[in-house]
Amino acid sequence: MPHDAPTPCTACAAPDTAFAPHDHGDCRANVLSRADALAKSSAARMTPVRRRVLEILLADHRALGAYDVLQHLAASGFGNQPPVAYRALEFLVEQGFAHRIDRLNAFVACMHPGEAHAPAFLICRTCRTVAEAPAKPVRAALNKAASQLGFHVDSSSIEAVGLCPQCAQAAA
Amino acid sequence: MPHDAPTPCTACAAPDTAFAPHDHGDCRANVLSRADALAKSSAARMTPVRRRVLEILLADHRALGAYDVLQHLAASGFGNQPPVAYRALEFLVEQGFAHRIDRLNAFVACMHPGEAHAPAFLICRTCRTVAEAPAKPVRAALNKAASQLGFHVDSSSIEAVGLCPQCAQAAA
DNA sequence: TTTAGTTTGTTACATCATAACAGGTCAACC
DNA sequence: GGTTGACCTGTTATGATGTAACAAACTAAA
Repeated sequence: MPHDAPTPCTACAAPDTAFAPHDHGDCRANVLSRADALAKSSAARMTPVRRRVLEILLADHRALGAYDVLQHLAASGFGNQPPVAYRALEFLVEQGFAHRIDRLNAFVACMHPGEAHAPAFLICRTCRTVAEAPAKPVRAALNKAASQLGFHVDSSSIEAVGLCPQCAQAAA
Repeated sequence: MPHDAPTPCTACAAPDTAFAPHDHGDCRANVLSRADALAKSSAARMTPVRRRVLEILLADHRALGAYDVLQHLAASGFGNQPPVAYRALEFLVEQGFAHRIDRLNAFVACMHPGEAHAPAFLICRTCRTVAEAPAKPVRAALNKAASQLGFHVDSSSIEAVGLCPQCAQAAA
């Protein structure tokens, strides 16, 4: 479980996260091909629009609004009405190839497709980079707090805004 | 620190949370008067619109969208354009008298005004009641996970959707 | 009582999201 | 091979959420 250990993610070219300098071309290609493989092995159909949306999200480690995605899609010759983007995004989220960031009303490519995880999101307020952080202990604490009130958690969003290492250094 | 101990909140008529049966008239009056007092002691001006919005939110332990609030406001003789509601809500959030629930694009009255806290929110998917849960250990875990990636957290949203005790029992 | 800051109301618009339907594509089955 | 049913894409139209900008009213302080 790469997300719950301090070891580098075995499947991703990046040493650990969006914040670490890395060859992003590799990173993108790697995630894309894993998503392709996963879609193939399940019944999910990775159609041209959907794949293109994933590519668009993978351009960098930032979250994009549905309308940003739509603009890129239209530029690639696909339909330019909102449902086109929303449906592709919905598919990617369902398949675990992308995540929705509630705080930003935006979407980010998942860096760990196929690894059944529910990460916390770290959103840099300066460069807007979004990273996924291991959230197992966080969720454990949340579930405990909830159960003390008799509440059963089905799903939870954990999103932090702050400064990434690069921007913190730049600010200092 | 009532939010971080299992003891009942000393300042609220409710034994512990939105989920526990309680005299909601007392609960509402109590919170409202505490907010009044806090506003008086700071420079914050609890104007009629703002106070009315807080009353509207305190109607029950549910989150209301800005446009829902606006409808109630208009019915009370205040302006019925969106900025009226949004500005009052912004004020209440700034003062710590209300919280925004990102997941719902909605607002809920704070049950613990003046108690400097950053709770986790527990949202019942059936009755839509929202409760505040102590989040100190949750935030500690989140900050730890973030700092392992070199990320500094400024603020975070922790929101869980699930079943409250009453609805869980009703479902069984 | 002037004055400067704040608050409210309004218009107009920006942004985010979905319902509903028509037409196209794909795969499975006879 | 053609038919069928499921799914996917594109479109129109509309709904839901949120904000910029300015004018008028109010408040507090000099």
